[in-house]
Parts: sequence; structure tokens; C-alpha cells
Amino acid sequence: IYLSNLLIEMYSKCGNLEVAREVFHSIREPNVFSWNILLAAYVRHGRLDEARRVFDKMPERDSVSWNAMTSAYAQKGHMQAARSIFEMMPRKSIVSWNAMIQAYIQRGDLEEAKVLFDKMTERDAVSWTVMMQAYAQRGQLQEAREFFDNMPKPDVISWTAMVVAYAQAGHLREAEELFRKMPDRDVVAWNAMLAGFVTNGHMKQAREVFEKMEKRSLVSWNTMISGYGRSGDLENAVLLFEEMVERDGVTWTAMIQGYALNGHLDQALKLFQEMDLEGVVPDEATFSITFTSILTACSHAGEVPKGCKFFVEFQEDRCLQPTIDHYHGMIDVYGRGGKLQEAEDLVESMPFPPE
RNA sequence: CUCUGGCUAUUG
Repeated sequence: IYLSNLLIEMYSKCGNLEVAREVFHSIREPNVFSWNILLAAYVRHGRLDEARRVFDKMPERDSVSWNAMTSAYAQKGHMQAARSIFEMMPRKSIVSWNAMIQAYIQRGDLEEAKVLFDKMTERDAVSWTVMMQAYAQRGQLQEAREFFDNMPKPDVISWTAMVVAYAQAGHLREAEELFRKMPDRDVVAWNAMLAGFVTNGHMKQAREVFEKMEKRSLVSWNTMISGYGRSGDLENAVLLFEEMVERDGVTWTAMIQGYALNGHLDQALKLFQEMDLEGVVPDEATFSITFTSILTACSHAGEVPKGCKFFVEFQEDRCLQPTIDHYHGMIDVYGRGGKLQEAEDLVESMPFPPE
């Protein structure tokens, strides 16, 4: 049962909801964990109705089940429903409070989030960190820092989030200083510092950090490639790209974008095709993003025929449904290429309401 | 073994 539970989770996290369901149904006596994993799977995929059905059908629920439902409603913007689930819970854990606070923050209601935070009798690093981030994202860096300083036991994530907050606000000095004081820096923390230099245009310093890293992840490499591309240093971008032993969809998109940004549409498109030749199969969500970047590359270059070609291929060769973003990209291709009639026709024929 | 918070690519 323990192994089956792991299986359900694995499949649901790879986007294989159907298989996850099958595994669940093959268990003779699912326990609370099995039910919760299935519930979480539906929530992750945004299937609120199915999640609700599972929740109602569960023989017993623990606080994990209730928390998952709270997040499910919150994620769909149904705050009143989320809140009433929260109120109905037999026993609230710290996670229940954290999830509810995070829900309000996502809806932009920092005031209500703060009310809940103040009501908590016990808080953990997550409680403090989500509040800290909320203030930082609203531009209240000093407030954010107060949460950080008042936090009894900040963990690696709290530290990293604060570094990111400074870096994104352009306060690299503070970011660096905090980073240096950080007790246990993991790869994500290093990557965050790296990205701080990159997004502020300091590739030289970024490179130093990159070289100094004891352990690097795919994200480290991707960050550097993207940064070199943005700063016009295609040579270094390509060097790193070729040096990589393992690449993911982000790597390819970053490199493609690097070419596109620097006026090499031909190379960008070539790389896109090379992805196929190399047998790279990113998941659909990732590929969708790569494809969006191809369309905007074509539109910026005024390449109507090429944009059309890829747009058609996307549907016919790969049998994928264009998303609203893809239509947007394709409409731009036509619009910027002076094909206003075609752009209008596409707007009218797309299966989305035009904004 | 399941629920909440941190790093990279696209559009906005």
C-alpha cells in the first residue's frame, strides 16, 4: 500500500492523472494517505469538481485532506468557500493556517492575511516567510525585513526568499550581505544569488559565483545561458550550452531566445528543430512556452511565412491545441507583418473569447 | 508515503 501510494504520487506529479487514478483503484483498501494523494492530484491539476467528489467520498479525513480542499478553492479564487472550509475544520494545524494565509496573499488581501497571522497561537518558518514575501512583493522591503528579523527560526528557504527579495528590488549589496551570512546555503540559495547578479546585468560577478559553486544544478546553467543571451554574449551562451551534459526544456528555450534577441532568427529556428532531432521531449507545458518564444521571435523579425509554418506544424504534426498565448503570438505575427486581415480572421476563428 | 513558503526560460 505504501508503495502504491508512492506510485499514485509519482504519476500525478508527471501529469499522468489517469494512470494515477487507476493505481488508486487497484488498491484494495486505500488508507487516508492514498485518498489524500489522489485528492492532491486533482487539486494540482485544477480539477476542483473531482477533488470535491473525492473529498466527499473519503471514509475519513484528516487535516491534510481539509487543507488540500482549502487550497483547491483558493486556487480557483473562491475565497469564501476556502474560508468556510477553514472554519469548518475539526482541528486546524499550523499548515491549515499557513495555507489560508497564503490564499489571502494570492488574492492580494494582505490585510486579512495579517489578521490571521496575528491570531495564530503558534507559527513556523512558513508562516513568517509567506508574510515576509508578501510585503516584499508589494515593494515594502523594510516591512519584509522586519518579518525576517523577528522570525524565531528562519530556515534556508526564509533566507533565500529574503535574498531574492533584495535582488529583485535591485538591492544587490543587501542581497549579497545576507547571502554571506546565510548558515546553510544549498544549491537553490546559490542559484538565487546567481540570478540576482544576472537579472541586474552583472554577468561578470555572476560568472564568479557560478565558478565558485561547489554543486550546480540545471537551473544554475540555465540561468547563466539566459543571462549571456540577454546581455548579447552569445559566444559564452553557446559555450555553456554545448558544455552541458544534460539539458531540459528551459535550457533550449533560453538558448533559442538568446539567438532571437540578438537578431539571429535563423539560428533560433534551427535550434528549435534540432530539439526534435535530438529527441528532446519536454512536457507539454514546457514545450508550450518554447513554442510561444518561437512565435514572438518570428513576429519581432517580421517573418510571417515562418510563423505560419510553425503554427500549422504545431497543430498538424504534433497534434497539439494552441493556447490563448499561441493565438496571441500568431496574431502578432500577422499584425506586425502587416497582414491585418489575416490577424482579424484568426481572432474570429480562435476558440477563445478575444479580450 | 499525502496538504502550505525559496532559484532559471516564453507571453503578459
